[in-house]
Amino acid sequence: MKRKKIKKTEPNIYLGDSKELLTELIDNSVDLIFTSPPYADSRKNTYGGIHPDKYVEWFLPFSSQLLRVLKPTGTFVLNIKEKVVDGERHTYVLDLIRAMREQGWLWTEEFIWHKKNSYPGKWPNRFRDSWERLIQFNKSKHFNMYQEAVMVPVGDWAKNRLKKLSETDKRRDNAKNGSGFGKNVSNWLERDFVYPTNVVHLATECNNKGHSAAFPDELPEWFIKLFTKEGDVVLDPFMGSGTTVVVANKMGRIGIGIEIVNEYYQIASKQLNHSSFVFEPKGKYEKAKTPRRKKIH
Amino acid sequence: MKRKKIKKTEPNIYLGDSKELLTELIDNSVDLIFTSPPYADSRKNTYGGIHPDKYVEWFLPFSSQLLRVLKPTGTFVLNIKEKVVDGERHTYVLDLIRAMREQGWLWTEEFIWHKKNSYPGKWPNRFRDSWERLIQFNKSKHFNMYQEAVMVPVGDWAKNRLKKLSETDKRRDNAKNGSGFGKNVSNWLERDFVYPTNVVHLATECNNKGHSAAFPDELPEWFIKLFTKEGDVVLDPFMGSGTTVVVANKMGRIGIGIEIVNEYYQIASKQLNHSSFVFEPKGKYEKAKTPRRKKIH
DNA sequence: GTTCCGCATGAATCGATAG
DNA sequence: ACTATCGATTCATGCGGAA
Repeated sequence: MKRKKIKKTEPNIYLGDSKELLTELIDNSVDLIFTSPPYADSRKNTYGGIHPDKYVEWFLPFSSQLLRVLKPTGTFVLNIKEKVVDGERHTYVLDLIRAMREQGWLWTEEFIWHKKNSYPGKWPNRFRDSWERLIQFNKSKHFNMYQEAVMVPVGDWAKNRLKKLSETDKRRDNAKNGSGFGKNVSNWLERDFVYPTNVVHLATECNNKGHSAAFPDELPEWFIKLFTKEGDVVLDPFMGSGTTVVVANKMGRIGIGIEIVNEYYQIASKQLNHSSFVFEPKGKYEKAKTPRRKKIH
Repeated sequence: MKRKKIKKTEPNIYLGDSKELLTELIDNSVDLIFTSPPYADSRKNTYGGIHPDKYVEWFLPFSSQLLRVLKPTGTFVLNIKEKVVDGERHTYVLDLIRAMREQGWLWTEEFIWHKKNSYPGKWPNRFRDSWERLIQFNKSKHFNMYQEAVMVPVGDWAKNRLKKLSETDKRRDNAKNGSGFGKNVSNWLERDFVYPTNVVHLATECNNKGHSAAFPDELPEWFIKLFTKEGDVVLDPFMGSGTTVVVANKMGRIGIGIEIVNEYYQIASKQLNHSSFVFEPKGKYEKAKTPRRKKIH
């Protein structure tokens, strides 16, 4: 019986080469592309590894298709970081930006993912690399951006505002609405939130075992909030273990994923079938599911 | 009498065009170049502003000289950020990296300066820009790097370790060694410091120093610690109000600065003459100066 | 002497208006 | 059409004055 339900909500993920499978997607149909393609010369045993000097040439056929399927109001966020080759940062990411602009993309912005806990390590002439590029491309200057969805508390929120409340204030107001936040806090929610910056400060923790380069849920979540609304289509042409698609579905978006390595595809499939229960519509299940749904928002 | 002493320690700053003045510096004489050139099309009323499309062409004559004067073991740290032009990030910084590599530079690393307080503003399609590039170039793969000089306390040092000490613990141990730190703290100094990452998280300078684009002292300080030792030569060919040179001198390095705008040169000159007292060697002055020296370290 | 509040001030960017 | 100028927007910081 559960099986039946799973099938009904079966996610849109595909096993195969994005270069070919993307051609089957119709023009101007995707609201957000969020992906982290295989890095140059890495993950050799799985993807084979693309030589840094050939990286741009390798990537352009994909980005050509992505340009076609993206809506004019849509956004492409590319998570990538150049590798150190022979003691130098290789320039393939810079070259890729140039080549994609020639292909017709607009290089709108470059966000920084500042990794809170990067992998420890020490080299004689180099520190730990604790940031990655999140390069934003668009088809046109007028793209959708829902800035209010990612607002954050003001900088001194914890330091000053919270301190001013007496303990009794906090307890009394908590008791009133049972939300865990006092009414004063509710006021802050209305007033004292500000827009974030182009630096996203998140931990690297990822619960996806089996895939070597998974990012934390919060990373796609932030960009999905920012660039899509419910019901929109989110595409990850290098799905890996499926983080982007899972998160998109959890957020009420339509996640589409493509992965060429069967092992990763299976992991993604398993994750998605598990998580799809949470979004089963129309309350056909027992009430016990409600808190799980809540967890999403 | 004081005047005499000032003259003795008069700093190496020059008023004029770096393109010309740099030719007078001898080959392979500089250990660190740390500079923040005028950004494209900015500071119109002072520098005249360089058009983004002409920026690379404008900069290469400078970097050519810098390549000559830098020691083979030296490092060039370039603080720069591309401007938004017509809704898109302009590519002149990426182009500059490419051009400088063709000139013979190695693009070793890119540090991120994550600005705590970025310029405010709100736009329909863009967040506040709160990071800048600190691009590291070298002449050879074997450059000097003193990593131990910039080690930082482990992340939870202030929050947890220090808090765990009872007040009596602190007082008792302070009394024992009179160092101002308890013995437990001494242990932490030995053990619980780690190497930093390639993200530097600092606030921008807020107080008006008369120069519109001053970075905080901590920024050059960090790189001077990392790439030079005492007595080394630090060059800033776009000195501005002199932050880099002042900090270098304070740290016992030999700071050299060049500035083309007289107004900024005068500010730098004033700052340097004031701060040079602090480093007067050999204790020729009354003891009262000691606390000022202390302030530096 | 402290702590706290109010205020001015930026390496900016967009969109409208004016020449 | 294309460039130049201007107003509106926004928030972390450090200063000075007040309690």
